[in-house]
Amino acid sequence: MESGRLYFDTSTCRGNNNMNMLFLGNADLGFRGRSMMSMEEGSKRRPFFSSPDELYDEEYYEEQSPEKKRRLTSEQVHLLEKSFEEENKLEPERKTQLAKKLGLQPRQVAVWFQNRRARWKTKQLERDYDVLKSSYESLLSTYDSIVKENEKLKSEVVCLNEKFQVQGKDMLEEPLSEKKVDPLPVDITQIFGMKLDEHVSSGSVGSAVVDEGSPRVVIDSVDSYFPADDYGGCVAPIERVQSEEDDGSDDGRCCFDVFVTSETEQQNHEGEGLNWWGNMYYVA
DNA sequence: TTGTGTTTTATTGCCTCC
DNA sequence: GGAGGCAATAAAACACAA
Repeated sequence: MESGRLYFDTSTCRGNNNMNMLFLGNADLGFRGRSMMSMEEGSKRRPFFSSPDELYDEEYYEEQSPEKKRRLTSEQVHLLEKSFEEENKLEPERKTQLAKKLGLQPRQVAVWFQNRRARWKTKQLERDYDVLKSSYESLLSTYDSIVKENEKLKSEVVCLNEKFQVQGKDMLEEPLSEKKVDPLPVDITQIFGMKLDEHVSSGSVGSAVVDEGSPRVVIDSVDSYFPADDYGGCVAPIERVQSEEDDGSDDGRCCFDVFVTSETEQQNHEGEGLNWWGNMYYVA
């Protein structure tokens, strides 16, 4: 018995799926406009989905309304799924075997695999998206905590700077001949673009960025911030200076340089212009 | 029951490979 | 040029809330 699907000339019947699905011919993939038969012939052919038994039951075709699109049975789907798991591509021989086993047209099997691949691809994209999303969220969270830590350290520095300003003033009241004190080179708050009184309450001290003794803290967050000549060699230009606000190109890394000069250090290296200074980097 | 959203089956056109 | 894959799409079938 001949079985299959009738397809209309694709060039003339495009977009009319109902008409395309009305009849069955003997086409497989690659049918396009190549397996034509008359409507009279087609109207007597079997509908799309048939069980193996139905496949050879002529009466079936007369009782069924051929225009109905029907779903595959769960058994058919189960077998197709199993086959898809083994190999998601379908060689012609396998397709024929499967079709025979399931009582389907080889074209139906091919279409099922094609649609199944499309579904798999969609799911895979969703999975990939989820992975990327969680990775992004994790990075974002790390970045946020780094920014917060950075802000905290900055306010600590501001607080300390204020302390040292007061201390420096007291020292200036003593005869300069007895106590040699450099004035603060710069208002530290200008560096961060914030007002001092916004940060004096932070109260956290003991940052690792300062020396014990009586240090003077200078932080640079912009290029060539320090006029090195003005400070007796206490502060040297920093070659690579960077902060996360600099240019927005932090690429996940945040760093800034901290200069600490202490009287002790100055005395220890009198005339050498040596300073203790450290770099702080956070790598996400 | 019905409206609506989702899933499944199938078609079409385009592309690549041999 | 034929065969087959894929993306886009149509439409039937199904699920489900109101």
